[in-house]
Amino acid sequence: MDDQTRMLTGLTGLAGLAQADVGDQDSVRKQQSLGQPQQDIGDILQQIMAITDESLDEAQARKHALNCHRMKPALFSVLCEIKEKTVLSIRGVQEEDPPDPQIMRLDNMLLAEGVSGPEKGGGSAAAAAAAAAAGGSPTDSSIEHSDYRAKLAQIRQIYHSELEKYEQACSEFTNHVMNLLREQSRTRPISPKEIERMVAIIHRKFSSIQMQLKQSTCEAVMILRSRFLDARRKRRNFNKQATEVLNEYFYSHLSNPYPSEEAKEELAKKCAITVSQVSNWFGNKRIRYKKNIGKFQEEANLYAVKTAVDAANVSAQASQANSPATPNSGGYPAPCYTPDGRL
DNA sequence: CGGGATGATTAGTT
DNA sequence: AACTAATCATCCCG
Repeated sequence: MDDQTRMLTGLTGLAGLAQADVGDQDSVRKQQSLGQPQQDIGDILQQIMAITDESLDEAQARKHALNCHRMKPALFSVLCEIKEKTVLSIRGVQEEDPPDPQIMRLDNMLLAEGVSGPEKGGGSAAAAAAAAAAGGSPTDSSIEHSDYRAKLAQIRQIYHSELEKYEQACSEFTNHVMNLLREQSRTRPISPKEIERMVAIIHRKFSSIQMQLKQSTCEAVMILRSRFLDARRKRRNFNKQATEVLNEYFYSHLSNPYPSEEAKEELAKKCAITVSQVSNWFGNKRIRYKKNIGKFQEEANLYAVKTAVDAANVSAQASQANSPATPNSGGYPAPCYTPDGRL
């Protein structure tokens, strides 16, 4: 505010100077008669120095007098016109305001993440969808999920309060500048159009600040996401029954442990996991089995027995050549199956 | 707590 | 697109 008043008094002072030049016949005559450039400069300097000694009341009086001058409106409009033609025409060229693709991307992400969207529902729904996509079973994810939601809500709250602060600051500043320009338009050629443009410039500046806020919010959300929703970080072992089903399939197809797409789907359904989890499991199992067959020997025997028993139970009548464990002519060595191993 | 087990991810291959 | 091999990050048991 100090700047503003200082600026205004300074300007009105200059206005007063101008008026003094026009109105004071004595000084005009003095300048004409002396004709010395040095005298002129000295005179002007004298007047400038005098401005600082003027009281505010004097200055206001001069300002008022200037405003009431009959030539003022005409002069003002002419000056505005000239200014429009020169300075503003250059600035006017870069007036286009294309929707920044980056800010659009950020907006979309914040919306998708539930940070900038409607209050509660969107966020949790998105998070739940993400959790489900990550493959977590719906029961065990709830605890960490609530933690995640709390953190997300925190980010969201910070985001909104910051945004509000920015918006308030922006409108406050805009108002301030508009008032200032309106005030100055009494003494300087400032057209409403120029004020409008100035407002646009301010908004652009503030939106770039907003973009920074959005960017950092996005970053925070991404970190939170990777911290909480990265499936690796909340890995749960499959339950015993699921592992059993998978192992059963694996060891009964040891010669070719590559389940078809349908088989994977079937296994996934049986184990209450996703198809890609089945694929992961088989990938891991194959490589780990191959790497250290000895270590898996016991397990292999166990499941070989199990499947053998199952096969015997299921096809009791046509049992001889139909055991699934028998076709073993491929990549993986057969388990060292010992029929007498503890049953 | 340390280390093996294990589910997920990733780079590279076929 | 599916697979291998290596690796990561976590689980979990002694």
